[in-house]
Amino acid sequence: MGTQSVTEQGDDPAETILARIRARGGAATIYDIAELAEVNPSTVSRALGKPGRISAATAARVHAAAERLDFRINPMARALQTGKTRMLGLVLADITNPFVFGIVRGAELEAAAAGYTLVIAESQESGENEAEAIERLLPSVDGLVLATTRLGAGAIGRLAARKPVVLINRAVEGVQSVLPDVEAGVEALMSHLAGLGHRSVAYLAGPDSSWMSARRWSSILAAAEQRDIAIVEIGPGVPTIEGGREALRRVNAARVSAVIAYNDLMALGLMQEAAARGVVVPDQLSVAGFDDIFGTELITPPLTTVHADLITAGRRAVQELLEPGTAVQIEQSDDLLPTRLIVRGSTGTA
Amino acid sequence: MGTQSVTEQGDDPAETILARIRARGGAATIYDIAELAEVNPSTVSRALGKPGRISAATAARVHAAAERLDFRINPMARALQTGKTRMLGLVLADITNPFVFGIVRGAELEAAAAGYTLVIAESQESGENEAEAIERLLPSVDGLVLATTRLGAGAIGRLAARKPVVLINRAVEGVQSVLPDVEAGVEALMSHLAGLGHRSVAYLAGPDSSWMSARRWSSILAAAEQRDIAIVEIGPGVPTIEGGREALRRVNAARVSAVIAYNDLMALGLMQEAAARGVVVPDQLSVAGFDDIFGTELITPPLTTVHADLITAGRRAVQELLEPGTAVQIEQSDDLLPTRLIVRGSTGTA
DNA sequence: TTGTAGGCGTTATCAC
DNA sequence: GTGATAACGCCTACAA
Repeated sequence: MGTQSVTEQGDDPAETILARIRARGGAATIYDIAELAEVNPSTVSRALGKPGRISAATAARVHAAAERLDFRINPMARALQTGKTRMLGLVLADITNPFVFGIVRGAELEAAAAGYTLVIAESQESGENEAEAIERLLPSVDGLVLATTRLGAGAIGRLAARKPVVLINRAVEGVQSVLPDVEAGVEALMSHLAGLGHRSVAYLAGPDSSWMSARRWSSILAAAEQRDIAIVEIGPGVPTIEGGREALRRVNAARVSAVIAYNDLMALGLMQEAAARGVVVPDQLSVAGFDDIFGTELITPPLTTVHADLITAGRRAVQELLEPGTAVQIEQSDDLLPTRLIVRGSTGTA
Repeated sequence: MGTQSVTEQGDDPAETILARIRARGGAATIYDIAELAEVNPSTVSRALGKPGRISAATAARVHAAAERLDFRINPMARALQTGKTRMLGLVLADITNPFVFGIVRGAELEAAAAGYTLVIAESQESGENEAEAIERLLPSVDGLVLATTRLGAGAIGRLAARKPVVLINRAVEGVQSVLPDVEAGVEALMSHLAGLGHRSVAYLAGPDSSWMSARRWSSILAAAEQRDIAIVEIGPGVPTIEGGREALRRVNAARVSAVIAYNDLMALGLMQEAAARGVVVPDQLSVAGFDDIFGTELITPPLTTVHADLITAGRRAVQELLEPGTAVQIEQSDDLLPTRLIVRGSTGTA
């Protein structure tokens, strides 16, 4: 009878279950699937979770039922049991700095590919905000990428003891990090400048709390010594366009023929202010930066800069979080991210 | 005795519990607190969760114990029970487009202020990727902000039926959205151009799937008609610098004295290509864009554009998600985000 | 290969 | 005002 009356309502067990799911206003669970596939919930969990651990026939039934009920696993329930949230945190000092775009994209790409979700927090360049943001998302993530962190080495170390941490553009003893090959980039830049006849150069430093600014400075200092070029450090300064603009006066006062800014944003600001004050770049002053961000090709003359592959940096950081051993420990100089000099119009003969 | 021997070890109950927590390699739970404060776990939950519902003395003991054990609530456990994850999703077409910076910052700011965590996904301008990304993070979030979505109205509607959704720069019947006041911006821009004597203008369109591109075009068309200015639409084009560069030839062929690009990125590309081909902006061609992104002041001449307050857009979208009623329904023309014309050097007399 | 049972950390619903 | 107890949805020994 039942098989004959095709018009009969409510006979489809799947429909019955779906109705119940809708009624409780939620999503399908493994219990619903178990009921429809006529197996135990634990069997469903296994069929969905591990490949070969279940008979092909049962697995097929389970998958069909899951499909039918439009099942999505509840990440919270899974996380509660396993302790793994499949989420990764990315902490940035300043989201509006074009420098971070590449990092975000690379990290998101790699995270998504591995089935992880990326959560983002911004510290607005404040160490306090950063600590707060980290505390806030620490319980929800399996690991953390700190790009341009303003935290001290101690705080970073303690953090790394709690959860996997990977640093970008920062090295701390015992903590994984993704670093560009600063040496190589600086070498290329300095010989470029030397080749143009510059004998007196200034380095426009970033914030005091920036590890990378110090790193670049020490590298530049060494390269200058080696070439017998006069070098001065100016700063510290805010790592923004505004920071660059404000520094022009001191750069001029230093009477150098070329200036290397901590980052492209500062270099850009420097050039804008130079243009505003009638200082011709590169005729009267050569300017170079770091990172090769968006905008370096827009300005006139376009900016000479040391390119860093930020997308790869983001990818690597996430890879390292997911399977430790891929990235690089402090000062293990191979495996640094390649860096290359992009010569554009902002540098010229002295 | 016990009270006398101050040197006695392991007598501090807090220490004992802390040791046990460390031993199991996890974090403190409300059970640990309950034990230390000598109350029931449910009391701990209440003391921590709701304000007045507990006696002051008990609450104090609980808080002290929580502090002592460095307790952080487990968001997964809470979410499992409440169904609320306190996470919000932000889906973007292209993270590297400076257009999104403001949105991300605004959204993150507002989310953090409300104790929410922001998770980010990028679709790389592909509707398929976008759908996939949304499926991936839907179970983990309480709501979704879609900025520059490439999804169809149907898909968006179905999505909004499952979870709270707020759109930025896109309107769909029955779905909340945050929209700029396109009319006002276009009016200002067109009268600016008319005042400069332009009688023939081109609109360089964005992608076909971009709602906002169509919106801007219809607004421009109306404003041009009203002023008896000749207007042509060129496109569709890719909404990037490259897309702008590629369009120059068609813009020239149209013999217009001014071009309005769908967004600043395309305007920037147009100008770069113009410079490369010896077309002088604004003498031979006036160029204007939309959004006022990073970089518009860098290029020479700086770009005239219709500024949109993207940070506020991001904030509003999140506010609306958190407490519906704040933002604006389709075509409810008040409550649009104010927009204003920024006149710079890329527009001049015809 | 599959079922049973217990637990992950929290909140909610009852009692008292 | 506080305590006991049962979910929330999933995973995982252990047993069968």
